Amino acid sequence: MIRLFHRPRHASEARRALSRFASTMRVLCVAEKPSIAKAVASHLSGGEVQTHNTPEKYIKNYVFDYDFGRPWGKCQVTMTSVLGHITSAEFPPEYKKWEYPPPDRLFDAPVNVVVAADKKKVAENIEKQARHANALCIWTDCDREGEHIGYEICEAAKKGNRTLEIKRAKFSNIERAHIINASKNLINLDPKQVNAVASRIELDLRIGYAFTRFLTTNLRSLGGPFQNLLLSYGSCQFPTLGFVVDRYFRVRNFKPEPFWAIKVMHKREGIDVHFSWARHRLFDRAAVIVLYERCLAAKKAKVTKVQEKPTKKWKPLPLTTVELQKMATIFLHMTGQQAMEAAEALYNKGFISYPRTETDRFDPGMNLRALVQKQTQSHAWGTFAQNLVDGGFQQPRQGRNDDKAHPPIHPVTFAAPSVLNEQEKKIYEFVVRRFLACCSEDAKGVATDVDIIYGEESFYAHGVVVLERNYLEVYVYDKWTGSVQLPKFTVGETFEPTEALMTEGKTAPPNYLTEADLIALMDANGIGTDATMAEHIQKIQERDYVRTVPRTSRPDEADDVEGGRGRGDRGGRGGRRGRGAATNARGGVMDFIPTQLGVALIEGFDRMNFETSLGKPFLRKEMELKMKAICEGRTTKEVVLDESIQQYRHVYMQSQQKLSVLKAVGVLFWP
DNA sequence: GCAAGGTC
Repeated sequence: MIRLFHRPRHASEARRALSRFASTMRVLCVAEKPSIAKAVASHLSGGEVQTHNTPEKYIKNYVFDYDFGRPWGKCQVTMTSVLGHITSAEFPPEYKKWEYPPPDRLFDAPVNVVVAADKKKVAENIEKQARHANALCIWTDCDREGEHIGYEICEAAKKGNRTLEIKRAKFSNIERAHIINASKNLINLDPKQVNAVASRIELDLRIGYAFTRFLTTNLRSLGGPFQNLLLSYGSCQFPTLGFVVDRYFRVRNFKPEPFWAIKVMHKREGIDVHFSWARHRLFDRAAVIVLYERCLAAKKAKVTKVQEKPTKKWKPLPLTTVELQKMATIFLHMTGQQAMEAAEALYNKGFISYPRTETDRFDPGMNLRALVQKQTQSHAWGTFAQNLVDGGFQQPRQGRNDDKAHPPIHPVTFAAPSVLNEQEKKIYEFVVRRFLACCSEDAKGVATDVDIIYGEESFYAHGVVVLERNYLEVYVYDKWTGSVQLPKFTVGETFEPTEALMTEGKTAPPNYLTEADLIALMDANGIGTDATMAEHIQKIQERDYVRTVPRTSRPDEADDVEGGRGRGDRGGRGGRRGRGAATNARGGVMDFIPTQLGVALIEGFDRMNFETSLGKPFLRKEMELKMKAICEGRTTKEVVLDESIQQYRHVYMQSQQKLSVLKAVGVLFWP
């Protein structure tokens, strides 16, 4: 057999091999993170690859030959990566002091973009490798931030070589065929997306620094507890605080209202059947008494409808970051931050896929069966996985979100429990059970509805019998409650109810926010990204704007919750009502409550600037819309920066004028 | 001492 390509064993051999391709293109490929560089290098090289260490311990350079097709043809390739952003935006040294110049000067101070201190080695590796290359191919994630990181890579590479031809690969997962296809269909970087991110970076810097200094220095003069506080403002941390404060006041200002209802019970075949009132409840006691007495006078109830029909409980959607964090805070005794740390550790050990994703649909081309197969060796869920392999496998449901950068979170290889710490074990187990649930069948049952007329009032009973648990067997976090079997009823029959009661209750306030609620609100309002939401929540605790306290039960209140939704709450995607923190068996639900300080800051801004209060989430949403407009070519970076800086400068000036209002509120809520 | 966004 003649081997056309083989790994050179000696340096001299390597040099001879190289000289044969003296006229070939040399292409430098750069990914956003080491794992992508490794995966892409492996696919493109077919395994014939030399691996070199770099001064940065996380980054390796992979050298191999590859044919990109037209126009580059066969190339010598070096594939490497960065570690996220390389550069950072900062103010010149003369703006470092807090006393002078005044904070509002930060709205028009120069902003320098420099290589971040901890990214020097990363940038140098790119620059050095670029010197030997004819072309640069960007392999960063295909999202907005990825586009900007791609631009940063270009700038670093140009320092080493001004004449590079620059291209970008467009890919949304790291399956071999998809990556090969991307390599043969290179496109250009999109300057619009780069500009959108550049605007975000500059505005967050200016606004964050200006208002942080404004708050800290001005309230310090109140003395007392404000003396040594750092009062930060950020476009994400403040709206997050705003949600907590808003819910706090909804709970505090809640006025309970009494209501009355009628409940009908009937015992048959040893089963107590509870018929609910079609009117649910009324807030008029006299009216309910009249209706109730008519029921009693009628003595007998008549069955008007009996319906049995097949029903399903749907298996969950493929796992996103937001959903992972919500589930971890509800079922795994973890904070969002802890969940992310464990998930990142699992990812870095190669056990699960990339944990920061908005995507809740698997690419149809992915070989999910092979991933299920890897779980058959588990003592806990191996049998379930084996059943899927043996024919039970079903393609997962497709959600509506696709970030075009990462697949849903899923297990990559089997991890024995002994190699994981406690937190990692819990997250790994959850990721696997969720994945197996996605690959199995919906739970199936039969639903029975019985309607009756009693007096002139309608009542109904609903029952479900679970026939096939299917995914519920492995996905222990879901329960199909209300699975009570109803006894036999026949349309037209009459019976005398065992019991008919008039009940009394009062509406209860909504609960304080749990971390899962808070994450859902941030998600729905576009506050932060999947990678940063947990950080913002941690930040407002560090700053002592909010605290968590164990939920105290409220046994005296009725079972009927009124409201329960915060400002701007439209329910996060994938969120389900009726599965809240309050109802699970975990024991200690933690509520988020603002401190006096947190309340004072939000109240202060609300009273100073009522048309554009910084505590409201819509300013962040506005920034999101403006970024989108830049991406779609409807506006430009320059216009957005100009408009936004003017707008925030106005809020700043107004805050300065009404400083006495802020201070008064500060004293009112003296921490 | 300050932001939010990547990633390790």
